[in-house]
Amino acid sequence: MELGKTAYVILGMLRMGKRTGYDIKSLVDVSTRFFWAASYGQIYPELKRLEEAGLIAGEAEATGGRRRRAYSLTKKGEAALRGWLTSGGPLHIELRHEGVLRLFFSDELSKRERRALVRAVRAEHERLRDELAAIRPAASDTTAGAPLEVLEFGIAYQDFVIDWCSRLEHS
Amino acid sequence: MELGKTAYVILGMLRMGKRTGYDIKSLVDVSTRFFWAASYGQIYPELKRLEEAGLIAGEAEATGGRRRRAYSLTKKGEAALRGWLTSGGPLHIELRHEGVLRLFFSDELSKRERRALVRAVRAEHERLRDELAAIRPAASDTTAGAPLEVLEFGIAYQDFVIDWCSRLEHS
DNA sequence: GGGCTCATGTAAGTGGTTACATGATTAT
DNA sequence: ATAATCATGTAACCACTTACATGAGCCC
Repeated sequence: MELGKTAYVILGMLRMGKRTGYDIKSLVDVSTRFFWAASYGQIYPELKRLEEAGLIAGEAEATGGRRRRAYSLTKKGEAALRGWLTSGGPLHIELRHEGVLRLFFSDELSKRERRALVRAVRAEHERLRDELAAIRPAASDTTAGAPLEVLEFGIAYQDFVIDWCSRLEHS
Repeated sequence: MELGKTAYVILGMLRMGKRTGYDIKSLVDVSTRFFWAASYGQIYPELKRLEEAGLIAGEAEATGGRRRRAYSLTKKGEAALRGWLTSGGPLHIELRHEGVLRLFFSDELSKRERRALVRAVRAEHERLRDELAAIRPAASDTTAGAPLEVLEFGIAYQDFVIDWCSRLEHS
């Protein structure tokens, strides 16, 4: 009964309280998405599997007409989450960065072209940093601890890449 | 005839000279792999497709018994590579980092457990940095320009994450 | 009435990994 | 001799994305 990493994203989100698939997706989009994204196409089927496996419990909330199914963590689910968090297993770390890839092959370009490419990479990371910075105010109100620390790290990481780009541009 | 990014990895590697699929894989494993990995299962089929499309030309080199097929870039392939390098299209940037993900959900852990997790993340990035550092001597002999700059960036990036982990550990 | 948000799903496709099969050549 | 490296491939599988379909409730 090996779980995929995205299953743990769901378990982790449910630990904070009862949530629908829609809720989870919304949360992911303003938090883990920057280092672990998830789409509806993953979330809904995974919720079914996790319920079948007894790690979460769904409850239909008939609020009038609109159907919604909110899930909560079971004991078993909590244990699974904890087990994953504390297991010493290898950490899946994967980066796919087309900007750096292009830069790697950029020796055949002219200086102008190369500089344009670096600028494009920088612009992308500035966009990312702005997105993260926009989340911060709301996050520092409602959240604290680890999620906020990770958010700060995300911003610092974007700044690090932006700095590297700036140095490349002026050399 | 939209090409996947991995196709451009192949084109980029072939621009440096005639190469077999095996050669390309070996090169990827000591260079782009850290920001764009590729496996045989992708490379060999992609080589066939690129040849059919006329972007590369394969030549069977009968060196006695061992069969090998070395490819080189065609004019069309060079143009495609250049086009990709200079196109302003959106840059695919994706990170999947299980370490940061665990940290994000680490609030329920004890201080000891959390620290152990941070240490594990740091260890992983130290391993990565060592791998990159091991490549450097050979790279700075044979290579120069962009690939070397990207390698230096990779090392600096690992150091950045390692530093963040260290700060987390001692707080 | 119209547009936005809440809400749930699925089908088709993509991009990629893993594991295996095969065999020649070279180094120890 | 035998282990490592060179070399080519494929089949099965996996994780994930995209696009679509559907519909209720809420605000202007």
